[in-house]
Amino acid sequence: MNEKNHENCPLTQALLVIGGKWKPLIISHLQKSPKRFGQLHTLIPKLSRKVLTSQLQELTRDKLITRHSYAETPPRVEYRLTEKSKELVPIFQSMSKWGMYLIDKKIIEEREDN
Amino acid sequence: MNEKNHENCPLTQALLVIGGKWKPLIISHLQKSPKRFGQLHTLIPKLSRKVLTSQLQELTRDKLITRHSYAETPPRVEYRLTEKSKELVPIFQSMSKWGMYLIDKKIIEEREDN
DNA sequence: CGGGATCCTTAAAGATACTG
DNA sequence: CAGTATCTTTAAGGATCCCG
Repeated sequence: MNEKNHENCPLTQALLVIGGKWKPLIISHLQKSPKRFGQLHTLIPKLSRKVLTSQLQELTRDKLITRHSYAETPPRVEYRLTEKSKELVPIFQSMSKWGMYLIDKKIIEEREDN
Repeated sequence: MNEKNHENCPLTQALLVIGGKWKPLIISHLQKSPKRFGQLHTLIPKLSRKVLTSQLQELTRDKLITRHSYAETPPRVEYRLTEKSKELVPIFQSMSKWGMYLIDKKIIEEREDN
């Protein structure tokens, strides 16, 4: 890590972009194929439409996903990963694998996240 | 009980534990050697003492760090990683490496973090 | 030195209604 | 369908003082 200037710490920078509690989940859901807004909402029901919108906008702004809007009726909007965010997929897979231990050990159990 | 199957998603579980925006940073700083409360506060000055306290308590509760208190005057308290959280270190290193591209490309630039 | 206990200020998230 | 707009509520975080 960079102990001199935390503003230049790459991990801090990365966390600014993917540190949101939903973003890794969104990215991993997009890994296999593009998804529509409603699909993502179904996949992550605890994520409200409003928050999903903001997270997608931030990810788009930061070039981690691209937004593809099709002029159909009803409208269709797809989100897909960029090359750069695809590099994150194995990282989240490792995290996911690590997370299995939490389930086994029931570390979480009753916690109210929400 | 309830069958919210996303609760069984290992990535979701992992994010519950390390998804806080400071926790990966704290864990990375502890990777080489144990650190004292004050050291961590110096290393991450933007993290207030109160929030640092809460983050350390949560990490301790979730068995990602251990707290070692020495009966000295002035008191000394050290935090160190557990075996399980040491497995996270390479993951955060990958994230850190990935984060360098953000700095290069100046993706972040002006953003109201704080 | 390493916290805990309060109080207080905002930023984030929820609920609901509406639109191209 | 995929969002906006607006209002309300919650909770994260800061400031301050205290204590073993």
